[in-house]
Amino acid sequence: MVRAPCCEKKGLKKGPWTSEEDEILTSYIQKHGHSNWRALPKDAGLLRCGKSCRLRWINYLRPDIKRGNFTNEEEDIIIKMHELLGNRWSAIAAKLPGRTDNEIKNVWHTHLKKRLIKNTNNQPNSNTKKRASKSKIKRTDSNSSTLIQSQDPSNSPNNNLIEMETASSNSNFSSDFSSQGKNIDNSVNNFEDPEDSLVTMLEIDESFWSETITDDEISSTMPSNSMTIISNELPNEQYPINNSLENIQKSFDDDDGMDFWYDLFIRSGETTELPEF
DNA sequence: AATGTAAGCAACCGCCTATCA
DNA sequence: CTGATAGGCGGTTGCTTACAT
Repeated sequence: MVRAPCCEKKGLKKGPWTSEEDEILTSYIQKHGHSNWRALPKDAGLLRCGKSCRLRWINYLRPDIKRGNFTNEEEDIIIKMHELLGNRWSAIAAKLPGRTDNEIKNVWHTHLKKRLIKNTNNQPNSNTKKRASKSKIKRTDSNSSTLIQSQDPSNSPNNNLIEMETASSNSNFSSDFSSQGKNIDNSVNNFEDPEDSLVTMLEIDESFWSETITDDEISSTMPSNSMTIISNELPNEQYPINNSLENIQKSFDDDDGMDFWYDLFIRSGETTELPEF
């Protein structure tokens, strides 16, 4: 199948958007919506391709875009979610209202990856529990690019365990779950001192999600209080499982399943290592 | 002050998937 | 069922800015 190029028509503009273009796009979408991105630029009188318009709107012009630097809590959520989901930026962005996948991707590559690398470098043994530094990498870190190339954690499938500091137990993650109608009570999140808490994160490869796992294996892996959380707090009709371990396993292969799994660990407050199946 | 280099980020590219005729 | 199309996504690029020398 030959894909029709959308941006090769002569006269279509590329590169940075001007304030005039922004204004045209914004006012058009406010009036007519964006049901058809490809037709939108023509209708709006913009010399841009539909993709470019869509990207500009989603990443910059949307009214619910959150501006400014990422908070420590947001950065921690990104790191945790990346541990679970990998480079699924849109899925991570779904946990951070007002942030875009592009923005998160940029933050990851410019700040967080280095932060993890620095933390990892401070660990003589990657399996040994050690507190991560909270300090941000400064631009003066002239060795950072070299480190990224040689020790990129996203390319290191054998990193069994990465630990990091959480800034607060009341993360946006929890509030986002609440906003999705999943009836999460933040008080359940029984982290210790917010300034001194550790959360063990798990690197899980694709085989983990796809392999057949017995109920006993799942049980032994889950936080000890997880079934209490499941049975007492999650309305079945609002969640992809029915309090059944078998159904939990079935849900692993979709985002809700991973959401569930991640949420379980976060809210259990436990430091738990994932056994090998 | 001038120049080189690295960091940050907006935008583009191309692939994948869902949808529809 | 098949092919065309549009939207979505992750990877990458390249420009701008900040900082170091």
